[in-house]
Amino acid sequence: MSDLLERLRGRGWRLTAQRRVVAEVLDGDHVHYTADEVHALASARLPEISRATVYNTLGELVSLGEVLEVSTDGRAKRYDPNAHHEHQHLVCSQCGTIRDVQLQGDPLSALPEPERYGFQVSEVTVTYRGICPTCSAPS
Amino acid sequence: MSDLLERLRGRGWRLTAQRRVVAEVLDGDHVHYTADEVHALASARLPEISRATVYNTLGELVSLGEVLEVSTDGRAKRYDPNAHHEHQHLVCSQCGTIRDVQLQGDPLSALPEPERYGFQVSEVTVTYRGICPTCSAPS
DNA sequence: TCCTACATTGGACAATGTCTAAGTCAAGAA
DNA sequence: TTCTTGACTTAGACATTGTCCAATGTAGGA
Repeated sequence: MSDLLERLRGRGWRLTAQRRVVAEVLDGDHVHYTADEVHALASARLPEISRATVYNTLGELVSLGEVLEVSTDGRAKRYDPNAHHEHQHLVCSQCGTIRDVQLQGDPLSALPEPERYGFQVSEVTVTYRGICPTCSAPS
Repeated sequence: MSDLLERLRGRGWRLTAQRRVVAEVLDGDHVHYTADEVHALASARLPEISRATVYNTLGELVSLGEVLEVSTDGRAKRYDPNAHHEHQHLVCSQCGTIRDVQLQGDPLSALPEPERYGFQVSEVTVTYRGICPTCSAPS
């Protein structure tokens, strides 16, 4: 993740304690926190950090292409640091757990020409839903 | 759409002017209104209809499986009356227009077993994004 | 026609996100 | 090192979308 910070500094990003903490919170695999969760986790390390800064920083990371915004449920957006490997998402309908998944083939090829209505299609999002092993385990 | 109302009445739905108007607003192809848009359109025919009733009615239609909830942008949910034909969505990144599209093949088959993390996968949502003919037309 | 359980209403409240004005600070300049 | 300045952060007001509740109204069966 320090790679990320160095890279952004090279792009003119001013390196502040707040941004460092937000970047640290977003480090890891299968990480998909809401802005509120990021704020809570960041506050644990830097109590004065404000909600506005978390929103600003997340927005910048998204604009810079370093973090993806994911809307799986129409509630709060989630932030996914796995921005450099093409992937889709698998969501547990019960507990909301999200896994990053790699598909076979290009989902774009499933959309026939006559179904494109003249659009220049450039992006596909696929979301799988089901019950995760923990939620389907006998209580 | 009166089919729909009759069907629901058979299921014990009380038929009120408000519900009739909401159902009428949702009649048509490629219809994907937000709750607010439904409220505005319904108000044009029945000025006293309240926001709460629109939300209630939409929620009931979704529970009854007669309308689908679509979250394409992390903003307001949209309501899709095309609930009886399997389909996915194609969204204009610029103006937000949405088309219903039919895919070739089952998108579930693109998710390999090892990528399922032990989930019982039961549902797939695919959203294509691009520029619609109107938005890509020379100004 | 009358009853009553279900539906509707308006407004308060909640969750999520955006904006602004004032204060603070990172990092280049001297 | 210290200074300077424009970018960053902050608190809190505000906006949007959605939910809840108590009071009132009404569809449809008796």
